[in-house]
Amino acid sequence: MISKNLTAASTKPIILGILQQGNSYGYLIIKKIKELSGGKMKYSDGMLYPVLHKLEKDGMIVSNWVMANETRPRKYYEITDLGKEALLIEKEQWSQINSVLNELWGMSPNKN
Amino acid sequence: MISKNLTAASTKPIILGILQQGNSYGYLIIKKIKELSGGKMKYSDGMLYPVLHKLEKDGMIVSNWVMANETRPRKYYEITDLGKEALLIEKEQWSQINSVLNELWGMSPNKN
DNA sequence: TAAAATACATAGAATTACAAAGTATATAGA
DNA sequence: TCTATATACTTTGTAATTCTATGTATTTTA
Repeated sequence: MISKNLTAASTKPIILGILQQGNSYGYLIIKKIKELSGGKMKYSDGMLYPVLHKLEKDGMIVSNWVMANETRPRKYYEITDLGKEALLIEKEQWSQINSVLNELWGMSPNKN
Repeated sequence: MISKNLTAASTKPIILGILQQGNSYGYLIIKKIKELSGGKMKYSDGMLYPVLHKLEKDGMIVSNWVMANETRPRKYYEITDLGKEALLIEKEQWSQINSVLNELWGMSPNKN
């Protein structure tokens, strides 16, 4: 299982990334993350929904209820332009951190 | 500046990575991180020292005071075998997260 | 008809991060 | 000589966040 800190750091880019590929709703996003990570990340609903609410409050995503005929109502989320910008910033930050870590890890140890 | 979450997630692997390259002390570690990240990450002392104390409590690192003749005493830290193991686990988790994010970001958007 | 899956929501306890304040010495500059 | 800055480590307290637990309700499967 992925550590708490890494999970927290990746929640926003993962959700925005999923919605960039197409609209989705909470329950499905949870399953998608589990599937994408091969079971290494599991969000409970109590963890994910508040994050979605916050992202909506911050204007990163917008929601609308969809009443499909055969099933229960679902709250579909869509990424906004602001959300797409935020995703780009996230990507850049991940790349920056990765270069720091790679620089550190790429060097041979104990040369002091 | 790197986001709070990403900073939190990378603190442990960065510190352990720095100590893997050779013993160091708090003040120098702070400067090293700033330098490594090109100024994108800045730890205050109030942020870093408690993390060092926790890593020591968890057995990842050990410390000893060094009284150099010309300067103030410094508390040098050294990575332990447990810390080296933890670093390997960290590396693996970062690689897992990166593959999830790359899978998500590598796909072309809005194909729904 | 019972259990499991689908679907969303939120209160509040528990944790955690980190700014701020404290101690102390050395050095550079005015 | 005096002051400001840099070096070096520590801890307290609170602000913010996290996520467990709990609640509601419908549908599907066994």
